[in-house]
Amino acid sequence: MVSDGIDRLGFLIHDVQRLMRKRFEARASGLGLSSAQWRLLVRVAKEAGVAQARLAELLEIEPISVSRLVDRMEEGGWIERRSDATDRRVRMIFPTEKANAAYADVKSLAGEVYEESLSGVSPEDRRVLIRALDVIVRNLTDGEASSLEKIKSAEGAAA
Amino acid sequence: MVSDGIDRLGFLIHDVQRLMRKRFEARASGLGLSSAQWRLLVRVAKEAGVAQARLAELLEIEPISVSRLVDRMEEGGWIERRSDATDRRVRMIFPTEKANAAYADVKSLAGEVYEESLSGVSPEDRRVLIRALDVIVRNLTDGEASSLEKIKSAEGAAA
DNA sequence: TATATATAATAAGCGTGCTTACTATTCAAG
DNA sequence: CTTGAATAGTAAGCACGCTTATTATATATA
Repeated sequence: MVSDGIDRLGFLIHDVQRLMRKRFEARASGLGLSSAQWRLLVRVAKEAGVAQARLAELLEIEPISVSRLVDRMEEGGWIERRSDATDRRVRMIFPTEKANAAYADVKSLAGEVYEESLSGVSPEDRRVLIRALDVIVRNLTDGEASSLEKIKSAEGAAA
Repeated sequence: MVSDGIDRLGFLIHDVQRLMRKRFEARASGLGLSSAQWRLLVRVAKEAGVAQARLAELLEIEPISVSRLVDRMEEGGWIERRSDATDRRVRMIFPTEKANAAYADVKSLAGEVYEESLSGVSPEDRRVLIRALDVIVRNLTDGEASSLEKIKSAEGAAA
């Protein structure tokens, strides 16, 4: 077990996440978009008018985190809050023109970062990597515990 | 390319890191050790008396981040700062008895989280996963740029 | 209708990372 | 010895996640 380097899994994942975020933000810094803001923007671009509570579900972060992220993105001119006429508790989130204009650029920029990251990794190994990461997300997502036994609840996961 | 799910790599890594940290911290919450503190403690346990600047190098975070992490860990009774007699700028970091006592426990706890994460992933796929993550770290670590071409500088990386 | 519960968003405050700027100390050069 | 550069650590303030608590609004029930 240990000789596989599994005992370094947490450290490795942590490092990869940090390095990829850093690289992405270095590239996107000219735009003023952080990676967290980019993740939110992807959702808003796909579903204009989405409520903050729904964004919290989609991004799997807490509503308060969405609230403050949206604050900064509104200041940055990336998104716009509008009230829902039928439920005044709700704030609907819309991308601005600026966001729509930047979308394709940032998407290809993200693709570049992925390609740089995976330089030297074969297509087969890439597939294994993605599949393994998907499994880990499923293993850790559902009902908290999960133990070491069967984890059958692999329903909606493929984005 | 896109059909491989490579375009989801950043989101996947982000999710995995977040979920693993969350799971670890839920388990270790009784001890009062966060995952960042755990990472630092591993280094200090291996090299008692290490300077903060060296820890910043090892953990690949900024010295100021080490400073405040050490603040909280000192408050928590995990480590101890001592002055270096030969260089009064340096603070040497030592694990406390409490830290030494908890070390083995938290290590096996981390192992449990890794096993839960990898449930359903074959030994071969685990090896591929670890190897791919190692490559990504190397690709993103050295001299910033790296472009899409050759990345030959794969020197010291295996911990 | 009146009250109780649930939901959407936010406020306050903390942990962990960052950048920029500062102090204290060491070391190299003159 | 004195000046100046380099190094170790910290301070202040920001981004993005969290928990806990609060406000406003909707909805269900007595």
